[in-house]
Amino acid sequence: MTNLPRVLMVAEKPSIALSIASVLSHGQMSTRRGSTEVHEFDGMFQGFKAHYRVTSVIGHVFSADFPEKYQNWSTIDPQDLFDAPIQKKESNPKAHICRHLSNEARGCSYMVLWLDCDREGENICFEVIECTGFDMKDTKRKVYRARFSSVTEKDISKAMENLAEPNRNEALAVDARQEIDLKVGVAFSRFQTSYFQGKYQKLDCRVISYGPCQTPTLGFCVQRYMQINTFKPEKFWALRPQLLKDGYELQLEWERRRLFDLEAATVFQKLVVEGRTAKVIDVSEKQEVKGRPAGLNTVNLLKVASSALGFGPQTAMHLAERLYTQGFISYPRTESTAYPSSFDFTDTLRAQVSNPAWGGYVQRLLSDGIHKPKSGTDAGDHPPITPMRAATEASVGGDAWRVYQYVCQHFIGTVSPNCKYIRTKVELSIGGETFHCTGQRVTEKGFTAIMPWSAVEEKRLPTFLKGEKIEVSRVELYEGNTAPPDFLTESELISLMEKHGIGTDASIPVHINNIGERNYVQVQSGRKLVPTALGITLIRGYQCIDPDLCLPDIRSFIEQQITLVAKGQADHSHVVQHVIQQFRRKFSYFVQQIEHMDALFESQFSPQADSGRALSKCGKCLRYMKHITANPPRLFCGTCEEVYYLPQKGTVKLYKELTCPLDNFELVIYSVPGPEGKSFPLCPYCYNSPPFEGIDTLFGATKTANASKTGAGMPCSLCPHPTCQHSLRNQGVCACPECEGTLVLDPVSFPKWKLNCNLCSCIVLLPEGAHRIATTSNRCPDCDSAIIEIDFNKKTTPLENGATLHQGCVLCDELLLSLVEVKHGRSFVRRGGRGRGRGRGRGRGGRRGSKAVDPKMSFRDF
DNA sequence: GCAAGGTC
Repeated sequence: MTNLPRVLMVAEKPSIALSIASVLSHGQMSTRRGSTEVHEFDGMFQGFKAHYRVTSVIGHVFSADFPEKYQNWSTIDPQDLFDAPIQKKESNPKAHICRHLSNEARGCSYMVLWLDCDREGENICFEVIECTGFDMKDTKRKVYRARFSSVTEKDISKAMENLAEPNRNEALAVDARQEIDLKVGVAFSRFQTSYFQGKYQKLDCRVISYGPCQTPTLGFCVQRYMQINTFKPEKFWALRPQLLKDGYELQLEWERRRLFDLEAATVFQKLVVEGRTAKVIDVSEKQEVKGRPAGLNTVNLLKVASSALGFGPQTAMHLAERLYTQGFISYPRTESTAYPSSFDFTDTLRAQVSNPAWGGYVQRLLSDGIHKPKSGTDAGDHPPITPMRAATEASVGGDAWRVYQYVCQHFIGTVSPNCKYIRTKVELSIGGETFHCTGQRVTEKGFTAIMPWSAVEEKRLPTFLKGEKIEVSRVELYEGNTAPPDFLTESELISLMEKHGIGTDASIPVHINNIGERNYVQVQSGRKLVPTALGITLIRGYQCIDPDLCLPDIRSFIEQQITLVAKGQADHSHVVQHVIQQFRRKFSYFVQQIEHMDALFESQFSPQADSGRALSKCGKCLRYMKHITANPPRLFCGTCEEVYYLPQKGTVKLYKELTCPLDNFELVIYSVPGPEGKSFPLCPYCYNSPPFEGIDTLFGATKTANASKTGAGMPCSLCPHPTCQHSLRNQGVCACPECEGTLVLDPVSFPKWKLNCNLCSCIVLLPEGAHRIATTSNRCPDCDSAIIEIDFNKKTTPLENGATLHQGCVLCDELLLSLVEVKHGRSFVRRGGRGRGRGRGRGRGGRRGSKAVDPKMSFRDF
């Protein structure tokens, strides 16, 4: 037993502990097993001889969780989770890391923290301090932080000479993130799961989770799905003249690329056909460079693994980790694409000389001299992913071999020459229109020799001379259709996640895996992510209630808030309280509005979901919507994933394929059957979202569909649209004798023509059997009612001499007044000066001030 | 049964 002062050093993972100990002991250390290995040696520490113990944790020692009593789903209201206390629990209790650290710290006078130099590492520093019983304030048992940018001898020695203190604020920022993610994720997940699970037969899932990373990740997939589903192809035309020259058959590209107007395209086609010869206007040659890649980081490895090797991110990481633990490649979790200045390229390359596939190339590279890699970005974590030693397919196994091969080829590519090629562009004029063709000739393959998939395509052209004329052999007018994008590929998703800061290099594969495992998306051929009905319904539900919930901004918002803590610009508990308060409000608004999401679930997962019949066309995607008659009756657009409620009780039919001028939705006729029944047209979209501000209060309607599933909406008989022939403005006839409403012509009441009040049950019967009754744009000079025109039946016309056509005011015209009959009304007399709902006293008032408060608390308003 | 972040 040594009497030297003891120094405990702790790294984030066993491999780093080993590297540090090897460097500092110059390989002269003893190693013993424990929860993690402990390396011991004697050396100098701050000018004194000391005994070192170097060990590690395995990532986070603790993770945040709720206390036991909050784990019960049936007794805890998810809302209460926002106010619940948070406990730190050991992440991996079986590993006994905390006990291990406590044991190893015994008798140590100093501790040096070698955790990764990022926020998470800073947080783990304090976890280690807690386990070891060291105290930051204790001046005798001091705690130091080593700051290193790579695990190289140079950086490790430099860090030892510049020991600092761990950064409490950065650690607190991570604590804040943990608490926010836990409370928000668990509250929403439990609520959604409890609400929907078991409610619908066709909904088969263990849990319906929500998370500020996984949900926006799913959102990206569904966004693309919706783009595809609502895509409207457009026809286009392109002129494609062909030339024959020196044995080459060339198709020329049109300067106008394509036109969406056939007539215009035909005009140009005629010009070009008549032009007959192509005149060379310009020939240009340009030396182009395709640059070698920067160092390989995790995200780029994952993208290539998915798009070129066919491995999902989770699998790719497993394979890379195995190669790493076996010593074939460097640490595979890194954001950096810049090599450290001390990186030994020659040594790394030499290890590849023996490779049968690229050994020769590497040998030549070494003798010709390697190229300085692109500068790339240094995230301060680990060096780019590189090969460490030679491997063979037999030594690592098929799948890992393919990953290893890529890592090697990419690495060799980064120190290879750029690819150079000459691009030739020939511009030609035919009949006044400009066309071109391009050729490419590679002069130096450079890195593309080792990365053949990024090779520049060779395209040979015959020699053209400026001013030269060539006969056009053929002019094709190509007809094409614009096409929707394809489903999101995993590789594209990774790019989007990286761009929006969703997840980290280590967690991106986990989130993608999650949305697959939970059955929100399926991976199809080509590693395309196709959302399932459940995934689509969830995202559409958030979009209907509170779109923030599935947008990537939700993550940026949390990141931005905790960064304030990390920088010491805001207090940890203040920030947590503030953010939790926003989410508390978002949560209660979500709970309150859940029936909007429920409507989508019902349309998708209830037994009735299959029974709906196509009724009318959606104005957005122009596809038929399903009419679901089960209560509450509604239309469901499966393309837009949107529900439109209909009035209850009555029947609904398509209204002659007429459409609403405001939104292009096909109108339907709603009818209450029976002798006292009535009918009126409605636009499914306007009915649910009245287009005119204040319309819901203007006509005394109590609720709109926005407020309730079954609420009264705005049919055409309440619509003030000035020119639509179905609106109140144009179908309204006169004031209702019974109420504040207006009598509106029932357009489908032939042969028992009638006027219906748009608010109460008052009905006025018009002359039965008339061929046609319609409103006119004229108004009665006495009472401002609409003049109506009646085309009587020849046999029953009350007009003299067998005349059939008559115009008049139902209130003032003697003949008409004698022919009409009021049902459900006291009398039918003129009431002073009121017309058909036009220019009434109550103007277009505001919305009762309801706009001032946004219960969802949009992040944009912070 | 629930999040996201480390790491094996």
